[in-house]
Amino acid sequence: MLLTSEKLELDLKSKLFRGFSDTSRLSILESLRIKPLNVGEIVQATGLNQSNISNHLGCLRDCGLVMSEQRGRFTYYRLADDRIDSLLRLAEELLSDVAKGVYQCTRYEVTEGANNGD
Amino acid sequence: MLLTSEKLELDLKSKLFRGFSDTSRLSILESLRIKPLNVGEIVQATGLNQSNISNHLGCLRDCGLVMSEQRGRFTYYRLADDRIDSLLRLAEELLSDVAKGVYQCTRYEVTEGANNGD
DNA sequence: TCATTATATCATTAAGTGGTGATATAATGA
DNA sequence: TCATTATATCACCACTTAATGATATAATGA
Repeated sequence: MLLTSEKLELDLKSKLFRGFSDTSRLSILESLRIKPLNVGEIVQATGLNQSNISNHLGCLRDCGLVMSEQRGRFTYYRLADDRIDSLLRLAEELLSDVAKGVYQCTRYEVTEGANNGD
Repeated sequence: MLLTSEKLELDLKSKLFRGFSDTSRLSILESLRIKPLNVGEIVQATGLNQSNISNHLGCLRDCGLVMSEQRGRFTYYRLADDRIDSLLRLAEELLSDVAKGVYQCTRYEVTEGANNGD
């Protein structure tokens, strides 16, 4: 059983991770690892459509993973904290070891064709 | 636009994070940070029901986040890698700063009553 | 073998969630 | 003001997913 404060932490943590748990949001975050981009640039970088990206950006911003800054007609987004990059990096390291296991996880199917050659 | 290999990485990464993105799975992982537990012990630690936990454990194991070991009639689960603990720790640090933002994210509502005192 | 205990699996249901198109808002310049 | 550009919001639909109860499997001991 969990204390209230622990439950609240769990909720926060799961929300945080949910920001990373979708390929679209993840590709947005990845595109922002290099440098801040405006929405149009994110569209180009990810190939997702504008409406979709705006929706995801809204979530990512609400969840504290990105910050936005208005410059004229453009809204520039950047990662809100260096530790977001660290989290992604750590995940990559971890994946390099357990990739097979995750790859074989059939419980949550990959949405798009993953070109899984086998 | 993304190369095939980058898309595959995205898929893997999002799957990995999805393991952390649900409060039930997260509470299972949390309970295993201390020491390996069998299913019954996880039931007690989390307050979730057995079937639910088994389902989540199946996913967590498939995704490489936990490993299981049979001991007699009991199946013991443990975190599959120290970096899983690191990821959780890093998330906690990050949250201590951006908690307000995540907390205010209304896009994905907290499933259970979070006893949010305010 | 049978009963019991521990865990896994399955089907169902209800709710969550992502993608999309249409539309709204907001900034800029003519 | 009007047109244009950049971004946000909204509603809808299809799909995903978590929780549950019932049941299956597997291990143990009587």
